[in-house]
Amino acid sequence: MLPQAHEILKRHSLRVTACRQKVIELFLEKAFAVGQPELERRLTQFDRVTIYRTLSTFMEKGIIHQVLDDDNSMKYALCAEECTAHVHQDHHVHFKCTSCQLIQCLDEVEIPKVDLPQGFQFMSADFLIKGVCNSCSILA
Amino acid sequence: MLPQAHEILKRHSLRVTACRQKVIELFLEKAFAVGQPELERRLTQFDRVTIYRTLSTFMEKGIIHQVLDDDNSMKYALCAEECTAHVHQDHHVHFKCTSCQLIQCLDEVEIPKVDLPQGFQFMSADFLIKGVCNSCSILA
DNA sequence: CTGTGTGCAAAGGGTTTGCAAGTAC
DNA sequence: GTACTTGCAAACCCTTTGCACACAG
Repeated sequence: MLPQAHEILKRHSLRVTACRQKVIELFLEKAFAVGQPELERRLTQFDRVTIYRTLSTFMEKGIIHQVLDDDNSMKYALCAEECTAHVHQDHHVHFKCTSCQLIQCLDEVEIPKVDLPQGFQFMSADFLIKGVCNSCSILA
Repeated sequence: MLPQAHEILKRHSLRVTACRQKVIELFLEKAFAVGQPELERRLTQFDRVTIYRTLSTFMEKGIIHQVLDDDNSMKYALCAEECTAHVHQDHHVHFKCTSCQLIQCLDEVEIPKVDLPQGFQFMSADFLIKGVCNSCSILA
């Protein structure tokens, strides 16, 4: 068990349970966005519903953020430290590789500002770029 | 029946059927992205499966394009004229209003270019901006 | 007439809810 | 001990597939 998982739960005033620790550990290991189905496949010792509720709790607490996928499935990734409950600061671009299908956060690429038409108020944005990732373009 | 629906089907070498015409008409009337569930509610005379297949056909032909929604549902909107099969040119931003929940295409707002890290190749992008739309900000 | 489109039935997958038993603190 | 978590069962919704019938051209 990584000590980090325990610490993250404590920091967000959450009870330390086996499922929550394992889910966080899996997010820490994987650099890519993960959906519930994959978590369920990897963490067979926990009930499907428990994983859904764990993700839901983590969203509320600002431990993870949503990653839009264009295949109509919801994925999640760990938030940067400064995310707090209900105020997600994931102002970065997400990249989906059309070769390996993996989605990763490009933390260093900020979502650019755009000029909206008169009367539109900006609140937040999801930016999903599709293409070939660095690993796959080397292999090609 | 709007003459435009018939024309659009002909232009894409598709047979003119009642369902296809009605679906296109509904897209023409609505300025917002629509999903299968709403189409099914509005077009009760057609089978659910037929609507799914109609959307699928229209996607292939480039009549409509996908609009990502952050509630994990897939929506669609009419393509601009220059869309052709498999080469969607919807290089515009989508806007989801957090008040009325409607998603619209901001055709005049182009998706900005971003600098990707070394080794990443850009192909396409989905940009969903959330905020308050012009109609709702007037009412507020 | 012929190939395409539709309706129906059924199945598959993701997600949510209610409730009772279990557990962190 | 108490409030929070979990597991199980079931339900719900969206989407896809197979097959026979209907229809556009």
